[in-house]
Amino acid sequence: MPTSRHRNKLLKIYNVLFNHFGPRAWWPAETPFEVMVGAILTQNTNWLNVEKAIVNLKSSRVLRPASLLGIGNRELENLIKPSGYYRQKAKKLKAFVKYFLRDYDGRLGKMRDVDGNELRHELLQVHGIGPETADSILLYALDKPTFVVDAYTKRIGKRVGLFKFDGYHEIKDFFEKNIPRDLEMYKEYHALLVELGKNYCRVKPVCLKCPVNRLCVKEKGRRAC
DNA sequence: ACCCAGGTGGCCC
DNA sequence: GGGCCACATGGG
Repeated sequence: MPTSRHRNKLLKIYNVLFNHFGPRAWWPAETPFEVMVGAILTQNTNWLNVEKAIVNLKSSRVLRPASLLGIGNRELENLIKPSGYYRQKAKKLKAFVKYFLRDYDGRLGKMRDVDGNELRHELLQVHGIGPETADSILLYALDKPTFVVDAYTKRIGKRVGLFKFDGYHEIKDFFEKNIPRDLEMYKEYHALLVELGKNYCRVKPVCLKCPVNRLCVKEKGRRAC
């Protein structure tokens, strides 16, 4: 299938979503460090639960690298408990913060100076950081143009017939090859897909008023969503 | 009482 | 190198 066809469909979906939802102003956080923490806490977790955990971290005044490393595992676990998987995530946060302090002195600017591909490779070595978390941190905390793929991206992409494959990097490459390599567009596109997914494109396709409904593929004569 | 949510690491074969 | 499974809370 010619690339221009994919390109046109991707831009069409983007335009439909942007016109429907407007700019999303993502990632929802006050600081880049908060983005990093949120990216770990939101793994397979409802964002409302993550917000509760972040509120706890803020009111305890430990949402800083040195403090997160300084407090005990038990205390950290209790603070982030609402976000689920709290024992796992406490370990993951510590592992990330340890890396951030050791390699970059906990300085964002120092980290931003490094090449994006190199950073991505580093992040993937850190316990608890997989491809999506790495890309979220790169894109939304460090302003590195890398496309973030999540469960919504996969689900929506399949329903609208963009692709049939399921692998993270296949899908990431698909987007990156077919849309302009533009930081703001990458940020906006992922945010719009999440907005669509949260509101309409759920596991059970019952989204009659879905803004991309007319773009969805047909199955047995009906649209997939 | 289910089902779902902005994944990842550790097994097993 | 892919296919399971544990991890855990809160909302619909």
